[in-house]
Amino acid sequence: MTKILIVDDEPDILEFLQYNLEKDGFEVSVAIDGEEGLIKAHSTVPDLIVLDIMMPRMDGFEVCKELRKDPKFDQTIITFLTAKDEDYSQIAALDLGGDDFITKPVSPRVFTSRIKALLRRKKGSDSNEPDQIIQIADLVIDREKVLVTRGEERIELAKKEFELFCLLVGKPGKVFTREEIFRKIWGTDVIVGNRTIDVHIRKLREKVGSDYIKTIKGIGYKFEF
Amino acid sequence: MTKILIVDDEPDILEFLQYNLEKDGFEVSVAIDGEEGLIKAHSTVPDLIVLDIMMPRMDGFEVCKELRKDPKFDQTIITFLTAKDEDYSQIAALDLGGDDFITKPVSPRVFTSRIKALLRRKKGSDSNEPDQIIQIADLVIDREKVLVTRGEERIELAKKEFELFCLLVGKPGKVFTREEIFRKIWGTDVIVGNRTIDVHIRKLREKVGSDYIKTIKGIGYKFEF
DNA sequence: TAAATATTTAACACTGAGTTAATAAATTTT
DNA sequence: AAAATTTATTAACTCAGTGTTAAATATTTA
Repeated sequence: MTKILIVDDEPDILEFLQYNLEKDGFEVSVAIDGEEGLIKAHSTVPDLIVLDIMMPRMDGFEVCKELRKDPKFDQTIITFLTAKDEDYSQIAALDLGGDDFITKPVSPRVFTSRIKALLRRKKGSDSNEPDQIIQIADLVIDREKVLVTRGEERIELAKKEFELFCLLVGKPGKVFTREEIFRKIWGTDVIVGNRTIDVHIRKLREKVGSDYIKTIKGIGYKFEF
Repeated sequence: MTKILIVDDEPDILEFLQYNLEKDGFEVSVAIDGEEGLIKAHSTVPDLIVLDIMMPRMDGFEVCKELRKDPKFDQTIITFLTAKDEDYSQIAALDLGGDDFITKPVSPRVFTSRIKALLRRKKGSDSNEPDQIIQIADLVIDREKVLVTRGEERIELAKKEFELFCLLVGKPGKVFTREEIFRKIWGTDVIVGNRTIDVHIRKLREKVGSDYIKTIKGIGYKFEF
């Protein structure tokens, strides 16, 4: 049974979302503010948490930051709910460990379909799908064999290098912020210096060729071909 | 469900407008003066607020100014309602963060069609697309890829340029004052010289073409096509 | 255990995005 | 039409953000 926790200070929205998700067979719990949200999160350990950003006392960002400190929630998807349309504060939100951003107002259909998409994404990421081989540009990336091949040439990457490369290749074109990369490769509890990514990026470029990984200054890196 | 708040000190008008909007399926709340308007705005967070200008105690302009301080209402459309002979400059209203100006007396047909037009404009701007792609004119703006494309041509924008462009494109036609732009791109704590925006606008025009961004002298800039 | 390899740190070089400042041009006000 | 105000343009400057390298740790392998 997939458990979902919704945290929002507006009872109407809470009820609305709860109703729609339960209709689709999810086990839904709700909280009316950030603090209650944290408590319920710890007691139920949901698969997915919907967090309103604007809330009294403790806003969604803070709740997210707290949750991300606890490895118990490493596998928990967090999505923000907001009435705002800010471009780069979205990146700030993703930096904090959010997985998605849903803008209010949202129709029940769109809402539940996004929730399901997120859950699918997660399931896909930690199960043994046969889809372990990615072919992109002139590269073949085999996750199972932990091997990158270009034509006949085998490119041997170290573990961290490979993880980093897979992350970038996983969404070609998408810009990953440094924070995002740290979170997804190193996790939330490990802290490493801020030149570490550069060094790995450099080695990757050295090994796979310098044309694939592009720097977006002030934002992050992306894979492109 | 689209929520609309009407604030006007004349009960007749209130009832008249409420009746007509509810007939068209909107969720309407009303307030008899500015202060009540603010309170109801905070409790319901409407999608659109109709504000009469001439009101006792707190006029429409003041209400608008208050609302615009709160990011909660960034996505809320505000339209002013004014008698034909009141000579308030529309510019002042738009400067305060208003989106439109409706002159009394107005026929129900015209009124609801204006409201619907405003809501359409908004819906286009904050799409809930999972991939954050905006298509406008001959441009494609991909927030995730931090990339603007015109036809086959890729237009590479720097971070600030991209943010600024996204802001303007987010509400096509809306005039953003310099203050507004500073607030939303630089934030309230950073202080930069007052020619900085011009330079960024110039670079944007250089890169995306000079026809899209229009200067409204004495007010600000807008995206148009 | 030592050797080999992977990862991180630290120190410094470099680049260009972002800003400023100065001047020109456009527009509005007087 | 002159003065004042606002915006455009240009070029120079600065420093935050990256790149690079080598040396120090950590981890794996022999």
